[in-house]
Amino acid sequence: MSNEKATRTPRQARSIEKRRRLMDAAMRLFDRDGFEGTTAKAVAREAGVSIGTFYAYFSDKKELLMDILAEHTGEVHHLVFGKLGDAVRDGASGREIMRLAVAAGHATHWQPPGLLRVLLALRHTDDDMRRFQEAEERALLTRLHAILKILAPRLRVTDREAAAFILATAFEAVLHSAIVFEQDIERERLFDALADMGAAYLFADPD
Amino acid sequence: MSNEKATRTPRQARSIEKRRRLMDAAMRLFDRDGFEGTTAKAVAREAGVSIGTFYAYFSDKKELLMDILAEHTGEVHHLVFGKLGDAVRDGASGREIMRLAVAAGHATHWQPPGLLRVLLALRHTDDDMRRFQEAEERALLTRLHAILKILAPRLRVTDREAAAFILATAFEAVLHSAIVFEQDIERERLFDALADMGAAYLFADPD
DNA sequence: TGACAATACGAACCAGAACTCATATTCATT
DNA sequence: AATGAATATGAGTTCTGGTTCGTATTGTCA
Repeated sequence: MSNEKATRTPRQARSIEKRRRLMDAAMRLFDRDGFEGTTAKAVAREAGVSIGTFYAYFSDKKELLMDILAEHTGEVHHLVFGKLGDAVRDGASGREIMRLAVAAGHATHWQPPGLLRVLLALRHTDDDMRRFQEAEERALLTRLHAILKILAPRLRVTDREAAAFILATAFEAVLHSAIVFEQDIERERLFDALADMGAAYLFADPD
Repeated sequence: MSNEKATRTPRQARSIEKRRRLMDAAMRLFDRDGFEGTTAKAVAREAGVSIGTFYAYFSDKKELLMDILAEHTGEVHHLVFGKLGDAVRDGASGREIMRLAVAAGHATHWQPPGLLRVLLALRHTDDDMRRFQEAEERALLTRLHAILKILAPRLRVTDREAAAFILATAFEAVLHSAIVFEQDIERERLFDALADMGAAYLFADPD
């Protein structure tokens, strides 16, 4: 009765590299076949381990995905807002700031398009995933709002809170569809237009 | 051998009201439980018919959904662009035009949020659905582009094609998230800001 | 009303994926 | 080398939902 707790953690990194192998395999398959289209067995096979081992490390497919997600979260926002904050303090023009925002946003978004698609789909079908993404979104909005506050004297918008939301949503949507869907228009033109939109909307004098 | 084709159409409106019942039932359930969460059996039960009858009218769940979609498509764009075209010809201000666009876009978007969610999710997971929605999107862009062409002298943007895309994507994204996600900001404020964004971006002199 | 076709029914079947667990293997230790 | 614990295995079980098809019911027409 001394350590009855030992068995309460069935999944846990026994072997750190096996865990990695499973996560890498899952990323490849989720990217290629989607979430529903990927079975636990397939992930195990791709990783070169048995299905039993899969369940030793993850309680199910979704936990695996959430763990993958968690890995890539956080670093992203820090990077974007770090650069953005610097530019703002350096007195960059509105247009420069917006171009930076677009570039940063694009750079930090998921490269594997299929994986991004999985995330976008799951946010509408899975409650945990929705909560997770909403929390991320909220964090992003808070930081964006803070930046707008600093910029306040130079802005033409008055409702900064709404502006932050609109801008974040619009940027995200355009970046996503540039990654996920076939587009008639080349990325560069799209990104130029996006930056232009942000600048014209936010700033009294964009240049 | 005269009409060997007779049996090649297993599903077809034998009884028009039974078809309706099935579609209405499906809309309710898709809205409440999502697409994956709704079984063919449940739809049949909700409609008060047997599972066998279900398969007499629809070859599967997805065809049922596509039929529901097809019903609601088309009318929508006509409505929006009809009003918008009128306003443009009447020489309305940029801000007025944008407010109209927001209102029309909101009014014509799916009311049942769950159903909208189903559509948004499926566009990332189902190829047929993606193609369908892309075609719709393309049609919308063409019409929007035509309007921008008429407005050309009053615009500040130069790349009208990119502007149409950005605008459509941004409007859609904001409207969707207003419908589908819980929002900290009230709809009216959001819509005001959205119209303001469009006006400031597009027009040399919004008022 | 009898006979035939059209329509509706739902139990039974099938497929495929999640998850378990008794057995096998590996590894550290003495 | 022997022992025991940690780790890995994968055939087998369970569950769930899609789909079929033989039977029952209804409707029509002569």
